[in-house]
Amino acid sequence: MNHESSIKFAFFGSSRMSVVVLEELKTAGLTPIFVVTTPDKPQGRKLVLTPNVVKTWAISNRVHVFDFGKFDKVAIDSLSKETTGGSVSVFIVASYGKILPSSVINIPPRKTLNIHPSLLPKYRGPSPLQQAILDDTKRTGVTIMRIDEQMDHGPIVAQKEIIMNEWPVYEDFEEMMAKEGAHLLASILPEWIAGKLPEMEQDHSKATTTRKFIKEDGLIDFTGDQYKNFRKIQAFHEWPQSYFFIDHASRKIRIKITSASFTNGKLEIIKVIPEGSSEISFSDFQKGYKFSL
RNA sequence: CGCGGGGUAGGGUAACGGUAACCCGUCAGGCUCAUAACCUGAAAAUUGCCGGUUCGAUUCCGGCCCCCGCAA
Repeated sequence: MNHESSIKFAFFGSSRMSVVVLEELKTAGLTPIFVVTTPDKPQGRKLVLTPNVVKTWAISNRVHVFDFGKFDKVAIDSLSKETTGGSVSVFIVASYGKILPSSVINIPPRKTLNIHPSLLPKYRGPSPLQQAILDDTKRTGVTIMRIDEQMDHGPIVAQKEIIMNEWPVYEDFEEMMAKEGAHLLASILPEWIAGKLPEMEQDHSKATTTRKFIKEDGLIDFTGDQYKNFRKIQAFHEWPQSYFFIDHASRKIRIKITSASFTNGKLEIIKVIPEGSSEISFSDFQKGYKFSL
């Protein structure tokens, strides 16, 4: 590995998307000096304390990792200590999951950059990818912006437009956008660190904001628009997932839709998981549960 | 010990203290110009594994393995 000695950064992230970005940066020859992520949390049916994917990545790549629960004085001091003296010139944030206080984002000399999977100022907030699918916004993209105190509000450093032809499931969309974001970041990072890249204020009057989704958002109404339902299934494929209820054996059970297609103006459900059962094809489901649309 | 559901013929479901039913599929025959349609018939399940209760368990109880929903 012949690192560009001028590109020294630390990475903040906590999700699978963060890992995709880390991997892409690594492929581009960019490995962070250290990584900051969120603490281990109980996961799964047994609520086993599990390190998040970013921490796992950092460990297997032998990169020092911090997992601060909050940015108190101790945390800030640690970050400052690791950053001073030119050892780190910029922080990179990709899907960290929490708002970073100004006391953190201003630590490095070249401040903090964020990868956001939308064409800011459109789709600020926590769910830009899902909302783009739900809205059928096929002209989308990734943005590199400098973080300020407000959510997805800082000046734009770079942007790349991406046109979608059809909607993949959320996870695939996320991976694709994460890679695009990482590529864009890698291409501009040297210039940014050198201070040669201008930033541009967002047009705040055109901003739109997305919200976090809740379980209930995933309920499918088959009497509604089929293409809309399809987009819902794709957008919520990972979470909260789309589902409907049926009465079966004098019991109300939840049926989750795990796979669907939309061709010739028609929604076709391919696979489902009935509550208490494992994944089966929709045709098998219809036969066994005597269900029809 | 977070809460809960489930493992029954090739696939999906049902039933119930007395050895299992339905749908699809498979095979054979029939009807049709023909068919993925329709009719008739057949093959196919030691009801996840181990132990217990019982005259008798798929059905009740305990343990184990595996799957899934909720919650986080």
